[in-house]
Amino acid sequence: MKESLLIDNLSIDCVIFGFDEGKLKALFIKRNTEPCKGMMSLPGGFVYVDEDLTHVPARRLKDLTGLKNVFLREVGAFGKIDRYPERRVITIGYYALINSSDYKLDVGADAQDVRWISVDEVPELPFDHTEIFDAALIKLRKHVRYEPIGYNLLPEKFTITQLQTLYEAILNKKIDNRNFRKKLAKIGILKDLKEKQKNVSHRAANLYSFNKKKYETLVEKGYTFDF
Amino acid sequence: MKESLLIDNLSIDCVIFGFDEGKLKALFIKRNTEPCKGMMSLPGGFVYVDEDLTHVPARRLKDLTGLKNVFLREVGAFGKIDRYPERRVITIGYYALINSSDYKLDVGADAQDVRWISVDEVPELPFDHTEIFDAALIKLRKHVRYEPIGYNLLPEKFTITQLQTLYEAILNKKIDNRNFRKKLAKIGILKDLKEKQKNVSHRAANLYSFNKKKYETLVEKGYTFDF
DNA sequence: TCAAAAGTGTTGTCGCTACACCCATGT
DNA sequence: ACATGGGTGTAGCGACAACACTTTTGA
Repeated sequence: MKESLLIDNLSIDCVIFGFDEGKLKALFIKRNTEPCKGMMSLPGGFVYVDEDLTHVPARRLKDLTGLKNVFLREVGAFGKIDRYPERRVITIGYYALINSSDYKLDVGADAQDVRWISVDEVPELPFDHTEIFDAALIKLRKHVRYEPIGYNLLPEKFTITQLQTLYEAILNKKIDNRNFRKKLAKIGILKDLKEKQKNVSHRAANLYSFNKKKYETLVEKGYTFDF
Repeated sequence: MKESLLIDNLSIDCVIFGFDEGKLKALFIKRNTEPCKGMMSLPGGFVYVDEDLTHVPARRLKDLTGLKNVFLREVGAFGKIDRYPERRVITIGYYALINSSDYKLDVGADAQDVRWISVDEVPELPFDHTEIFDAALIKLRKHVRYEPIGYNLLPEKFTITQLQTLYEAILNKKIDNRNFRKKLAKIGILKDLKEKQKNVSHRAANLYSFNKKKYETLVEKGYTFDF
């Protein structure tokens, strides 16, 4: 990115979801500048004049986690007059889904400044970040019903149980295991890798990967994925 | 609105849908300033520094049609670098649903500058307005499946046939009349006004109004309205 | 009495829900 | 052999799709 001007009244904020220890979590960073220095907040950033808007969250994700080609969705625009204390700033909210095993937090210098927090333990946030976060979570819950995007939160190879636990965490309810498997089998978006887990102290589960082609066909047809 | 500064790099654009002559239409205005003077375009506007973002489309709607409390939904942010030719402007797209019998176009001086155009006859548009328009139509089609928002396009009192024609126009397909009525009866979002049409040269249809309470309950439950 | 739109029921199919037990593996 | 999670089938019910004729009204 070459040196260029930031547009100072337009920012983005990003809710980065991850799935770890059977829980849906989001990534927060501790603000190291005023205003609200010291509070945990959503990672955000400003737009360069010569940068596409959609590039901004992608760039921030890369800076923060090193990840590229992250799944990103727009949450919406947030533009109340006083949402930012110092001047008028309108922000576009996004959410990202990342596989948190691709991004284990550094235990180095900055470790205490970046944290995964379970979505039901999110602390008070600065500005309107609580509103943005809530909107993101609502959108995510809505979107997983209509598109099987959840796999973005899992490693390349995963088990059906992992996928189910994920859906249970997102939707915050128990799902019947047999029905879950049946439905997956019917829609056929999983590729059986004919591989098993290793080194687990119980029956080894089959591993699957995600079939994007099939997924796209289904989304076009307006399929719904209710569990 | 008192005199105050416009934020010159942030605008809104609005796709205003109406339903007339059995067709889904959108409102376009002829640009009377450069750039792209003379082309039909989406009505848009800039944000005042002391004005909430969501107020902008509402204000524009009011200016343009005289209507207040219009149903508005955000379509998304559009922020390609060169989307606007003269300087960097990021725009937030909205769509509005209005009852076009509340707003019959003036046949006065400005008449040729504002036009309802059927959604499948939309001409070439300036900037990225085609992209915004397409996104709005896609969102509308998606939204009517999950929320019975269509009634916003109809007068206060309407017949089931009108509602059906509307859905057919939005979804662009024929719907079975008996199944449509059955489904409506089951979900119970219509209030039977025990009134009939007048002065029609055929059997007078029953009039209904919309039951918002019920609607809200249903939306919370995540009901889907497939036809 | 004709034209034009309103309104009404039934049947078959498909998909969802609910529900309990055996299997494979490591310790 | 036991503990742990993996993986499987069926029956009943409710929702949806397909389908054609009678009713009301004004002209």
